[in-house]
Amino acid sequence: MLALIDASNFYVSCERVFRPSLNGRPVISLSNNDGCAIARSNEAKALGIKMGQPWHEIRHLEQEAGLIALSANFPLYGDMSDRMMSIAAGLGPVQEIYSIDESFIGLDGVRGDLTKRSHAVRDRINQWIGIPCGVGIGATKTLAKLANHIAKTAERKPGSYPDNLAAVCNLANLPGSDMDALLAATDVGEVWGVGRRIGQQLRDAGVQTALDLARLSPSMVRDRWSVVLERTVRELQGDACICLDAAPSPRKQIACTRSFGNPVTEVAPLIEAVSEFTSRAAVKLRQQSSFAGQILVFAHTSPFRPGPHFSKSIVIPLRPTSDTRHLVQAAVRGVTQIYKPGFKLSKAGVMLLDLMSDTASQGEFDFDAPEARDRGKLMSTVDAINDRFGRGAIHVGSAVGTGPPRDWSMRQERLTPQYTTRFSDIPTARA
DNA sequence: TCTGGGGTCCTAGGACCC
DNA sequence: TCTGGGGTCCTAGGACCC
Repeated sequence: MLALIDASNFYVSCERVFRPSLNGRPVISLSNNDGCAIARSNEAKALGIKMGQPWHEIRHLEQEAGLIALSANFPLYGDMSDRMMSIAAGLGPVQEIYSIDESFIGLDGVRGDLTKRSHAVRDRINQWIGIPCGVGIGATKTLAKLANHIAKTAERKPGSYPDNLAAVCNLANLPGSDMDALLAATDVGEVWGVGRRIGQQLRDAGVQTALDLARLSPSMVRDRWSVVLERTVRELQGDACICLDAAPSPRKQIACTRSFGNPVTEVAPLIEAVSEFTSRAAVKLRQQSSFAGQILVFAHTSPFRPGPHFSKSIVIPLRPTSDTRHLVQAAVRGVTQIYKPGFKLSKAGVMLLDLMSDTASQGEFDFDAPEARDRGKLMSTVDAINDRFGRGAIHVGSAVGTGPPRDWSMRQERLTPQYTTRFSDIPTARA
């Protein structure tokens, strides 16, 4: 048995903790560059704002409907997530943190009434952190996900599901006929693992609801669709195919990519940007104690704009390393090779590939072993200094251009303070 | 004028080998 | 004039997730 604890409208809920005046109003969180909506309050959803909808399409709602849009404040969200996760962990013996706002909890061995217990944990997160959550319980991850969807929808839209399932929905408690009714009331597209494409294909085949999907034969689904969808069907039938993973393995690739605040046309600012992206990716690489065997660099023009399009990428093989200087060198070489003048580049990025453990990666006899050890020390010292004094306190030279100030930096015109992670931003309480 | 970022897994097809 | 069968590995692209 598994629970899924998932925050409601997480980013918006984080903002509301520190600005209660946002409660009851339509609020959205905007992606990097203030490009599109990535979180919506219930009131914003009621206005018809879609996930991922471009800001310029909904901007008029500021005036017309009192919509409030905020730039994504990831340091705040990350910190609030940590706090929420540590309380959620109290629901059961095993926790898998699945994303910034949701975790699966293994419930094997937990005694007593799981529904009551879930309510208690949910109330505690609400009281201690101020973030509203929903809890779904089921025999498999897919069922727990579905239960969570029901819990949150029942709360947001009274009448859509039985009222007593609002906030916490425990499918394990239900007789089969009730379970069927819930699945029948759920669109097939809401099932975890069914996206836009597969959802449409299923509907075309007459599979409209989660119940329809659950009643398909797994082998038929594998033949006609894929093993991936077959697993989903089995999971809906209560057959656990996706196990709980309490200790996630290290990443297989690490990326840092950004859309530019203003288009880039020259090679100098492009080198500057790519150097910075590489430095950031390298920090993540060292955090998981890995080396990269390849680095990919890309740049492209906006796919949404008319005019001449450019899109190129290049993979540079590396002697496995996590040294920022080597990675940046390779990235700069790559981007210089693919750059062509005459285009308004909208985005660039790097990806570290072919990752391996930094302890078991000697591909050749290493005559420079002592030098390599010093390199490791240098990098960990740089990381420690940047950790203490702020990102960029020490950086590679090519990440600071000699030209005009970086106008490729992303726009964040509506950024809220880092209430919980920066001393100067801590709110003051007044009597 | 304006459209995010970071991941995972699966599959088909080509290259290559014996 | 005749031209197999089976396996592995890699890559690009598609689909999904949050």
